[in-house]
Amino acid sequence: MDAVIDPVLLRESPDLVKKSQRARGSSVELVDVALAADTERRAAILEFENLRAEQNVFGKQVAAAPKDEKKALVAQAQELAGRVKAASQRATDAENAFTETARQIQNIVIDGVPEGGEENFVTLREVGTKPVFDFEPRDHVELGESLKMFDLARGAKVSGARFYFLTGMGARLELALMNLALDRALAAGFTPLITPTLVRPETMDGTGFLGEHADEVYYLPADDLFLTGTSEVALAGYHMGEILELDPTAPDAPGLRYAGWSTCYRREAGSHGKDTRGILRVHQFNKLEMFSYVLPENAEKEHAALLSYQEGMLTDLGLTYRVIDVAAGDLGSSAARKFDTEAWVPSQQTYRELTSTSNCTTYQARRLDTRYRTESGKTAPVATLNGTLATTRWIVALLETHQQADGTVVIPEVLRPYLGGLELIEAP
RNA sequence: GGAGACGUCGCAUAGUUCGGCCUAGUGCACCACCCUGCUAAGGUGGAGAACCCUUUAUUGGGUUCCGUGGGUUCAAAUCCCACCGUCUCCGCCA
Repeated sequence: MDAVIDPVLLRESPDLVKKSQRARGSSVELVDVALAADTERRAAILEFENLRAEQNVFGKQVAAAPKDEKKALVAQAQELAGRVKAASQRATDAENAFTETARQIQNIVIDGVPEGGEENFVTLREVGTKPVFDFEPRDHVELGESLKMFDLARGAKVSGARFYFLTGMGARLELALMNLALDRALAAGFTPLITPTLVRPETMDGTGFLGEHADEVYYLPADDLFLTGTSEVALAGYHMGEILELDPTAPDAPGLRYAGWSTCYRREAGSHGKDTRGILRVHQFNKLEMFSYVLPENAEKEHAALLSYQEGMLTDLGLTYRVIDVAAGDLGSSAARKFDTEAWVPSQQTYRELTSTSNCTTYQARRLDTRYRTESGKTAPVATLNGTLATTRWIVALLETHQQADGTVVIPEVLRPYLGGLELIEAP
């Protein structure tokens, strides 16, 4: 019913699906298993439907029959009903078996995505020059604590490891960053949404976040609700089960664009001992997320647009970064292509991820049953895309990049209007 | 937290008492055509979603869908159960 890859594509072009699975390093045999399950499912459905048609006709005869004949007819109908029930059960089972298998097949990777795993990404470009300091640069923790921008010790006291308080200029900088991002999203035609961060299991599962990353998710058993790790969950669920009004005759139409602001919660279950210092990897942070619903043929164009908004932010904030084309094996099951931007972090002498943008083509929408009407009036799944426009983590790169010998930090010009014109962060 | 009412194929409604004539009727909106020298009104027809079979086809046929999922029955929009949601009243907290 709600299989995630296109069942017609699976049936008609199994080789394409296999090629994609191979590029990801995922199971190729799964495709054949799904094909067999599909054949079985269709046979079972056909059998059931034929029997049901027979039963429907028979039922009318029973209803219309004179009283004295009714008894004999009912006896016959009982026997038929038994067979219908069994066939119905077989059809349901076959349907479920197919869905379960088909759901394991991941989205078809777009041509050009590098094959292989996490380390096989391709760097598309490096932008900006890595800052050179004529003094010993401090890391973001030293800077943040001396400038009283965050309080890690008290965060741990109150909530535990990987929690923190943003304080003073830290709190203000975060709000400024989010507002800058929001203004840019507005200018690009995104509708701002402040989303729920607690969602029902159906929503969590429907958006695919209970799959491979289930142990990353906070769960509240008393209320059977999940805390979302990104507003993407709510943004994707927003139009669940709807037929959207996207005009297929206006190919340049931008589609529906939403900018979701929310706090994000992550268990970081698999990352013990990793990035334990500072606010780089935390259980709770804020994020402004872009989310687009577009015609499938416009998806790649939209993907490029989302990336350009991200790069616009990074450039204007004076950050040095690179853009990578994430390899097939590191995509996540919904994405057909993913670009990450990574900012240069001087204290680590390495690039760290600041944004990510995924083109989920029609994969996520098929699961969420979000559709549009084609020119012929038929319904078809839309394409969905998402991308980060700002997060708390950006503060790390901002502080380290714009620090000065005296321990102060220069505020990038684009942020100043959001900070009452302030140009410099100094210790209070 | 307590009590109650409700959920019908875009919207609004009929149908649920007493299961079979529901192939879910009607109005509005929508589309095509007709008529009226514009507009409004009127007339005729069309028109929901998913899946399966068939087809060169957007062809023809079938099955399912009355919030969701189960159950009873030869037969369920209609009876039973659970869940989800909406609304009203009371209580409690902001």
